[in-house]
Amino acid sequence: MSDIIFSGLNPAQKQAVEALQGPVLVLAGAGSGKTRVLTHRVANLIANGVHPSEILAVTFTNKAAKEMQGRIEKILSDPGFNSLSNTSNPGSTARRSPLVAHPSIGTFHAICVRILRREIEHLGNGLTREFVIFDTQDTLSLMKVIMKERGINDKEIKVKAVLSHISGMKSQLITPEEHFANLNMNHNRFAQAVSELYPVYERRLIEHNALDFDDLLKQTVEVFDQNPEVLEKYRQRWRYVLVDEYQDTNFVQYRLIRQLTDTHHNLCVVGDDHQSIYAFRGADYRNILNFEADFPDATVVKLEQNYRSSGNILNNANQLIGYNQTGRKKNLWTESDPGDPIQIYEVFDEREEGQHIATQVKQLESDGQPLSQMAILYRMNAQSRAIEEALMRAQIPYQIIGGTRFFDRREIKDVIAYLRLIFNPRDDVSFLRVINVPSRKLGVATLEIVKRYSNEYGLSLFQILEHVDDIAELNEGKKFALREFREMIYRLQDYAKDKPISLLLDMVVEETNFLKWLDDGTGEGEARQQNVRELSSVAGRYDSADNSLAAFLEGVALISDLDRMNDDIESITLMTIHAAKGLEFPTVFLPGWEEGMFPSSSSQFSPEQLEEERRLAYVALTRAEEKCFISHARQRMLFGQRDFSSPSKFLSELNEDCVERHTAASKDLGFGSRRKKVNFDHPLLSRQPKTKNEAIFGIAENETEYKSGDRIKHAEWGEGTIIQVSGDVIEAAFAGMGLKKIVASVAPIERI
DNA sequence: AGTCGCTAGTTTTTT
DNA sequence: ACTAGCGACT
Repeated sequence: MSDIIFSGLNPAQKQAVEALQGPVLVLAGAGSGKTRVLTHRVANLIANGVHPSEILAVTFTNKAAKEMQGRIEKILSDPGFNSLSNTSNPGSTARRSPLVAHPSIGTFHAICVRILRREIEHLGNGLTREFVIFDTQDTLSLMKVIMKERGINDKEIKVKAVLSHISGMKSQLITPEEHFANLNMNHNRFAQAVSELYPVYERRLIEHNALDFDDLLKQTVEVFDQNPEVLEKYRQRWRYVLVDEYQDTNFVQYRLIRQLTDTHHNLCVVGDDHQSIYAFRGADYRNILNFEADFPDATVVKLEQNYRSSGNILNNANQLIGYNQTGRKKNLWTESDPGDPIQIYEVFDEREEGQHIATQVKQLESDGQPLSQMAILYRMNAQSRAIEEALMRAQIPYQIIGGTRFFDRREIKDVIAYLRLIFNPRDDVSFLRVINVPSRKLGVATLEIVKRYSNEYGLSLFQILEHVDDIAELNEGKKFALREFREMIYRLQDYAKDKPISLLLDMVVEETNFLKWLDDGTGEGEARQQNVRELSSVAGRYDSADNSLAAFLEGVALISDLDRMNDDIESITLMTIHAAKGLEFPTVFLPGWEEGMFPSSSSQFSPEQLEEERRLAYVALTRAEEKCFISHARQRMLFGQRDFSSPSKFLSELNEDCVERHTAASKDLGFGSRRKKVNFDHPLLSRQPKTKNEAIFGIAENETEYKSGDRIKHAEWGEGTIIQVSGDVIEAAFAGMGLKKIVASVAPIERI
């Protein structure tokens, strides 16, 4: 009768889905059907009479939350499931579709926001339910201001370092007082500064009615600690709790889960200590290793059958992770065929590596594999450049995840800052961001005066504008500009009361003349305008929400780049291995397996960090379903330095029977063999070699064989004539397109 | 107020 | 090598 819930599950998965009561630990190896277990378990809970609203499922990313939501809805809306839940739950009527009542599914942060919007005023510290969320940039500018006020030199004491230290403490629930008490005689200037800044920073956040990301979790735990009756309410509401990627939890997240489940113990955590790759941001995989100690009566289920990768790929991954001392031994196995061995290529340098990948991609594509089934996963974003150039040259469409995020772009943050100020006039950080954007001729001098009054009267900067006429130091021009700004914000606030967010956003853009301000005649300005328009369409998705302004701001604060990944476009995906966790691709390319690169040089002296790198390599390998190409270069340009590199130690930890090694390096490192012809007649090239390697190997960057008068063909613009060449930059005239500047080494051009 | 040039900092990143 | 961010200059 319970076909829909149990069909297609293996015995271990079935056990995890069936054990509904009490603590359950699911150790889920890579590709072992973890999400399947989670979703079917939720369905089984509901089938057994648990009301959807009594279930809480917590994830780390929006993407994971969304996926789980979608899959649960799919099961629950299945006709087979509905008849099932009606028979086993006689109280429900046929009309009560499970879609009406949702389980609570969300990221730690999103769940905490939801709790805090109702409960934060219990803290009685001045924070109201209209609080705003400060992202990394906001906290950065707040901390800069604080340090400046206190005369702490941000050259000597790095703002970012201070914040990351504070963040670490907050996620360990260490208060400023505790940190201060821990300062010992050996304290250095940095620790000293942190102990001075931490309490001020905390106070300032409250004054701004703002919470940073750590606060979302920390303040929730605090509300629960201080108000047992509030905690009790949530314990009774969420009688069943599930946590995904449990190995990635940090201390405050662990505390929160314990708080929520300590009376009923109906907690199911799913994770894989071998895939713990976020120690650097506070994740502690010991949380998953300690689960049985925390809950001695826990049911432990190991999911060891892998449904994702071919035998050879899995063998390599298993053998590699076996080199780690810590972690539970697991034995991932598969019924799949061995498939292709992992292909390991030695190449000359990063340029040739890119070329090599591009060639393989082309080959696979012509063999009929869509680009969307391939991914290139690297250790760090800086590696993408050489690969991008090669892909561009080969005219292979690609999509990059990571780098500068859409919502971190300046123009996007500016527009959002307006919305935040409209929503919360106490938000000084947003005020300062927009007060002179677009320019209102309000400079530092004017703002200093406003700030002084703000400090003196304990009012926010915007509130001071209400009394702008009483400020004697301001001349009529400045008063006028400030009044205009104030009235505009008032108008927009009025507008926000009954208009959906997308209209409000359009109004902001119009009132501020924002698009005009962005138009600087360059392509970059155009791109910025386009970004603002895209934001408007993103906003449209929140229009139907209850309080669409609040919903939008919250969504924007908690959104990430991964959420914008587009599966529809036929293109190959480039991203870091970290970003690829949880994803899978039929074909995976893994460039840069060299000592110092992967494993990263920072793990050189730390066995713990080396193990984390190895787990990362494990994650990388287990993303691949059928084909896996690893490459390592003999020399690589990194941080402006060309260095020799040796193959990653991870390459020697693979299973020799399941790999094939190739040397693709077209050139040897021998002197002379790589000497390239450089045209020293050209005024720009007739100069001394700049780098040692250039001198030794004759490697000249920006080397181009194009000269003015040459005819070229551009993939997009058609045929054209080169007008001018400066280094790698070519200026060419294209029929009907006019003059275009292109970068020879990168652009999709060929000589005709 | 906006542009120009110098400097520092570049693992990984969610929220 | 590259870039973002800041201080100095025009």
